[in-house]
Amino acid sequence: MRDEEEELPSPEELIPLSQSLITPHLALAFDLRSTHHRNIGNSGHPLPQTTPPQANSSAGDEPARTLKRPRLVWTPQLHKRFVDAVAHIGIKNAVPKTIMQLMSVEGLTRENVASHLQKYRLYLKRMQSGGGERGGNVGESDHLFASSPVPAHFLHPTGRQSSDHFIPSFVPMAATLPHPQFLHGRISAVKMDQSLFLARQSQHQPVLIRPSSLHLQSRVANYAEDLESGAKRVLTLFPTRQD
DNA sequence: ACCTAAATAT
DNA sequence: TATATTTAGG
Repeated sequence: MRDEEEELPSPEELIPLSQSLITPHLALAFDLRSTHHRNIGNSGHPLPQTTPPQANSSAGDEPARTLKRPRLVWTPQLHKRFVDAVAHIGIKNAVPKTIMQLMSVEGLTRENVASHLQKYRLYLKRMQSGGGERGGNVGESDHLFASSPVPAHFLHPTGRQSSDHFIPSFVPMAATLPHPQFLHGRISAVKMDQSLFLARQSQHQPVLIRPSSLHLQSRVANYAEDLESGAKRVLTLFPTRQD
C-alpha cells in the first residue's frame, strides 16, 4: 500500500499542471472519439437534429426543430447515468439543465431530463414513507427506478453535499480499468477513490491530470464507466430490440 | 430564461 | 404504462 505512493508524483505538483494540459486537445479528442460512441440510436439512424433556432420564422418549412424525435426510452443504463449525475452535483442542486450537461448523452434534451426528474422525485418521496423492510409504497411499476440504487443522501434532507470535489489519495494507476488507454493512446483514464483522472505518459513518470471543467470530468467518468461495464455498445438513447 | 408540480395528452 | 407536453405559477 505504501510502495505505490512512492512511485507517484505528489498532488501538489500534478494538479497545477492540469489547466495547461487538459483544455484544448483533450476536449477535442473526446469529441472525436465520442462520435461513434454515442449517437447510434434506433437501427443506426442518427437522432433528429435539433437545429439552433433559425432567424427564419416564416418561409414555408422550418421542420428542423419541429421534427419529431423518437420517444426516449429510459433504459437502466441511461437511468444510472442520470442517477450518477444527480449524485455528483447533489440532489439539492440537481436541475434539469445541469443534469443533462453532466450526462453528456447526445440527443438528450432538457425536457427529457425534466420529465424524468419529476418522476424520480415522486419515486423518492414514495420511498421515504416506506422505510425499510416491509411495506414501502414502491410498486411493481418502479422497476426502472429500482434498477439503480438510490444514493443514501438522496433520501434524507441532511445538508447540501455535492458528492465530490476533494483531492483523492493516490492509488496505483490504471489498475482499476480494463482498458487504461483511450483517446489517442497516450491518455489513460484512472479511477482513484471516487474521482476520475486522466493520466498521460510523460517521460518515464505518468502525469495525472485533473479534468478542468465539470463537463469534461463527467465525460471522462462516463467513458470510463462504459469501458468498465464491458459494453461494446455503449449507452444509446433509443435502444433496438437487442436491449 | 429556467425551474417545478400537476394535469393532461399521446 | 411510460414518456411527453401543457399549464400555471415562482
